[in-house]
Amino acid sequence: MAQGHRRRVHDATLIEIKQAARRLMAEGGTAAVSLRAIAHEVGMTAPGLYRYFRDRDDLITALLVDTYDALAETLEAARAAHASEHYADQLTQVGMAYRDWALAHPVEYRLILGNPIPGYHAPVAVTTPPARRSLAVFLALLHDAWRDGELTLTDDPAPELEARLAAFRAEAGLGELPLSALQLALATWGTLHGLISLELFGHLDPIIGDAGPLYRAALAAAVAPLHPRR
Amino acid sequence: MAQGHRRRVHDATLIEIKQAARRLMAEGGTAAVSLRAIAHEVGMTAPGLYRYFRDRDDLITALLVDTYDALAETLEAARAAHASEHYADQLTQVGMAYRDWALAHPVEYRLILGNPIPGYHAPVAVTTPPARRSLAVFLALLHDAWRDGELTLTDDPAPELEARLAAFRAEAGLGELPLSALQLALATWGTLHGLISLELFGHLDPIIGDAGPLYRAALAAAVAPLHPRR
DNA sequence: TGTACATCAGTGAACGCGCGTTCACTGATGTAC
DNA sequence: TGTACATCAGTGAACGCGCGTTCACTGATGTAC
Repeated sequence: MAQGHRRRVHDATLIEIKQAARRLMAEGGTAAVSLRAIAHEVGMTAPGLYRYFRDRDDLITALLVDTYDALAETLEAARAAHASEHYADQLTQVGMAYRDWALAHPVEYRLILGNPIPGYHAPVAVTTPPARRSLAVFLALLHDAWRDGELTLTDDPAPELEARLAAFRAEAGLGELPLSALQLALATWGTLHGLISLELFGHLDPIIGDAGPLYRAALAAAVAPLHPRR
Repeated sequence: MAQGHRRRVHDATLIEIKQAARRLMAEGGTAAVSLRAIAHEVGMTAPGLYRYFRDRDDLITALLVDTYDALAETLEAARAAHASEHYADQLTQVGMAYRDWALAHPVEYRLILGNPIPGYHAPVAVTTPPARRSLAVFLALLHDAWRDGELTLTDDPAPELEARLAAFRAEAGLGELPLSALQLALATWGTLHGLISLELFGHLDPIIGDAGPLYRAALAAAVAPLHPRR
């Protein structure tokens, strides 16, 4: 109990530190994430942070992992909230949740999918699993739709990709899901990410203002193979 | 002549400075672009640079504009080199040139389409026109194909986008090009940019290795409305 | 329950570093008579 | 063609700043007897 109390205080402070870092990031971009600024935000001095993180990279890694997880949990929740609807509707909801999360957390979105932080090198072993969770939501959805005979695929996968896609399918535990479904998932991810990325960096606003309708239209096209059979 | 000589030396040094900046960027990312590092690379001291640029932002703006222009010129050249082929092939070539340029100049691609440089604010009036040139290549291609009856559009544009697309069409001098063609161009841009962006930031490599086949397949799908009538 | 000890959070000073920018300056180059 | 002057490129020292990290330390908190 007493020993546990110390640990609990430690864990609470650690969470507080990460929250402060996220707050600074939201205000001033990833460049604002400095140990000194975070310490000041939390109400301590910079060296005190070394009780919680080995060094700056360690702190950034923690932020990365948390962010990957937060995005994935949002997507999982979006699907779960519409689990009784058609797969096409589920995918639409997940796709919209993806953009909504990105718009609500622009700096965090950039942190995980944009330029790397200068001087920071991610320990891929730690970073990759949570990074996969978001893609896994899309893949699981396609897998379930295929299992239930609700996925209509017209094209074959690109021949040069077959071996790689098969390896990834096995690694991701996707059974016999057609490889063209995997390719479709990756291409769709590319489209959604591309539009969001253009939007976040201000490239679409001067052209069409709100990028929402364009995104919705692209998402609708991506969802087509899942439309319920007539 | 004498006066002109001084100006010519000045201009040559200015070009040399920008080249040095680009070299440093290629080696160490945008974070490596500091006045001191550039000056050292060129063989002078940092204050000397103020003879060529008002301040750091001014230098970055110059790099941005040069980079936008270089990309646009590459795309224009790619189309020109295949001007006698079908529009579908032209678009394929331009799309491939887009990715090839990005892979050959990853840091410059990030500079114009990725995270903004910390603390830098672009003067949009200077920056927007060259930024539009690349998109204009795609739009001009679609416009010419439509004019020649080689563009088959199935969908209507998203209703919420019509007004914006019409305004942009007028601004871009695209005549009566169907609005759904504009929407198609933007969505295609999103897809290509999205895949390139995922590739450059290392998100695709652990999944499928070389992202080329995936990109080519996505590009082939985007080119479909331009396929020559049978 | 009381006391000696170990653990741990956090401090404050200091390290060396690189940053953009200013300032007064030197010396070379071109201009005007 | 020769000379006085103005222009301009570039220097070197200095400004104040913030950075990550180390170190020896203080004081509070929990542990063991």
